[in-house]
Amino acid sequence: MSRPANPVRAITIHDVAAEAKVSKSTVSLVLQGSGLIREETARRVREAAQKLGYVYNRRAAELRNNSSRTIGVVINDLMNPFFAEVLVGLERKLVDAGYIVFMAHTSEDLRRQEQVLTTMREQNIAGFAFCPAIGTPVAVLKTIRNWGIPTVVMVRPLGSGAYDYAGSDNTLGVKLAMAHLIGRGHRQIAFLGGRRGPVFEQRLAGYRQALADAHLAFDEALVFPADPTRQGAHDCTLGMLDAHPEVTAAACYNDLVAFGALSALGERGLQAGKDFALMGFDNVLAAAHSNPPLSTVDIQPSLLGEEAAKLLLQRISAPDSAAKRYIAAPQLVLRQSD
Amino acid sequence: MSRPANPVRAITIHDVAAEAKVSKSTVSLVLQGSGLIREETARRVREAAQKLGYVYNRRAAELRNNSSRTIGVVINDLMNPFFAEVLVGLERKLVDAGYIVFMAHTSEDLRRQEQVLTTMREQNIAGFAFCPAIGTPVAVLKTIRNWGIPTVVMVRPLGSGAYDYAGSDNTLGVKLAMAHLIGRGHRQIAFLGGRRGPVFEQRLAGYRQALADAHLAFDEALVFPADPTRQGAHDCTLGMLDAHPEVTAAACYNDLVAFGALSALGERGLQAGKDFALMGFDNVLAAAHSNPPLSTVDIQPSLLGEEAAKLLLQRISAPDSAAKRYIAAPQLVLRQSD
DNA sequence: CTGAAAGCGCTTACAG
DNA sequence: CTGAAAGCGCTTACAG
Repeated sequence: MSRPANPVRAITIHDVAAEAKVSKSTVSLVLQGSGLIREETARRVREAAQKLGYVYNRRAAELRNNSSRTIGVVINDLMNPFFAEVLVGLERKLVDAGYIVFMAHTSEDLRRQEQVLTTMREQNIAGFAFCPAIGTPVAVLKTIRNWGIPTVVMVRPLGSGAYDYAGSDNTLGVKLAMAHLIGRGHRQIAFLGGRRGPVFEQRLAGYRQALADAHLAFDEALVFPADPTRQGAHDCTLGMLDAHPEVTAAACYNDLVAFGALSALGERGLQAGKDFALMGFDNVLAAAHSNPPLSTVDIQPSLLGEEAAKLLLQRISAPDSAAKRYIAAPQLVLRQSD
Repeated sequence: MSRPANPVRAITIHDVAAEAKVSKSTVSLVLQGSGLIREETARRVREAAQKLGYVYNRRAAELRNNSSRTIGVVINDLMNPFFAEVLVGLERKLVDAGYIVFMAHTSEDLRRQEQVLTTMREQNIAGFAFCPAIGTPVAVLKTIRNWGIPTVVMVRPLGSGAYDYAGSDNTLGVKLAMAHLIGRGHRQIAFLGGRRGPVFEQRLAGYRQALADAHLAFDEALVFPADPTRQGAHDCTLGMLDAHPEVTAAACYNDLVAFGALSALGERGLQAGKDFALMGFDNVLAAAHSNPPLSTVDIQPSLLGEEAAKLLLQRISAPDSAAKRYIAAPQLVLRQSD
């Protein structure tokens, strides 16, 4: 009745075949639901499989078929809820499509990233969903493509070539946030947090454009790069408050930065939305329930993940089609921090 | 020079062997770094592999060896940063040990959980790191064990049998938090948020014990179960504030709940740490930079993930050893919300 | 030091 | 409708 706790060798179709007194081929066929097998035989096979506790060995089948239903996803910063949400959307879509995901976390470590990319490749994955670590050389994209593995790049662009990409309109997003702040009468507005890189540059461009549109001068001293973590943003906000008391508002690199700023403000007895205006970016779940709730730029993180999955799935089924991109259209969501 | 973008059929050791004018066996040996092969031959083989763009097919090797270096991890609520942190610690340890992880997210959906468990099993994983969805029948643990797959259960206990488990001392943790609150003079203390289940009961027990220790009466009306999300906690806190103005403090089911409560408090113009005392549970990264920073019970989430990995790794290398558990010792960390 | 052969668990033409 | 055979990409005794 009960299976042995740790079978020395797995039950295979061979065993099932013997039990059901048919050939391996027949077993394989009924397992695949082929209509070729007479129902009575099929039943016998299924019963035998059941009885023996047979487990289908998909890896063996995939080897034989030269196929693969696994996707490698590499993420660099799961501690940022934005990426966690992207991952959730991505994973859901992928398993709904019958795939299973290898997940690796790089912590922005290029060495580790290279290692996991290689390992996944050796595992014969059907595709990559790749969110490159900061500082990833553009060349790795070419390398991956030479491997012949369908790939969608997420969030952070990687060079200017044609490749499937799911991201957001960063420039427009920050521009929207800035226009709102300017419209509210703010004139001394900081750009807070974030590490230099393609996304940073895009968002900073939005900051500059909004300033220019309003005929306001751009002041380099008002951009404060920092580790895109709560701690980094917290410290950096404190520094800004001290050095630039004239600043009354900030567009943040992302929500995480805004959360750090929120805590720094609180520490100084300042209330966001009253004493200082703050705009985030991403619209992470937590933004709706920070204290106060964060006004931000919504790019629908988990939808972004789903769209990335779609792009990848399309690429897999049509390897030679033209590169596509999904660019989330940013949407202002005004809560109480602005 | 450059590889074809999408090779019809992968290069195999057979091709490498032909190129290097040796046998497949020799190629296999040098790939494994066997000292059996003369250095000059080995070099020739490596060059041939390099030249042809050969990729080792680990799945084929593992099939042949009847081995596996992949671990299945199933997580149910990545939107809760606690689980994201556990996952990060777990994954890191596992890849450091030479494994690669299949990750599946269930969103507390039992059907999906069953599905991913089965899929992973068919992928021939070496072990499971399993955080059961709420409502998981105890029987699935037995099922998994009958499959003969080493498994560590994380965070949520699953029945009373002997199994490897990584979790925290929930009762003691809440007891600590409550003792602190009581020590500060609070007498009407709520237990806020969380869905009924084993973890909930353990934490609630801590709440009751602390009350009893201080000769305070337990009042069922002061426990407020709710969805363990910011939104759920937010709404529930509002309701509590209205219905029980006499309450001056709350021990929260976890940090996420505390964050929701923080935002509800803010909405009512109340300041945590001054007008109301709040204690969280978990000590998620975000707790250090909420507004105000959250006082909480530290159970070191990412360490918990690492310890779960260790337990699993030990189980894999010693399948018949006695069941072990890692129970994180809770530590009070006092910031400003209490 | 290297090669020929068998086999991991499966699938897929091809016969019959 | 079912079986025998070859083969997916690898490894591992076993010869020599």
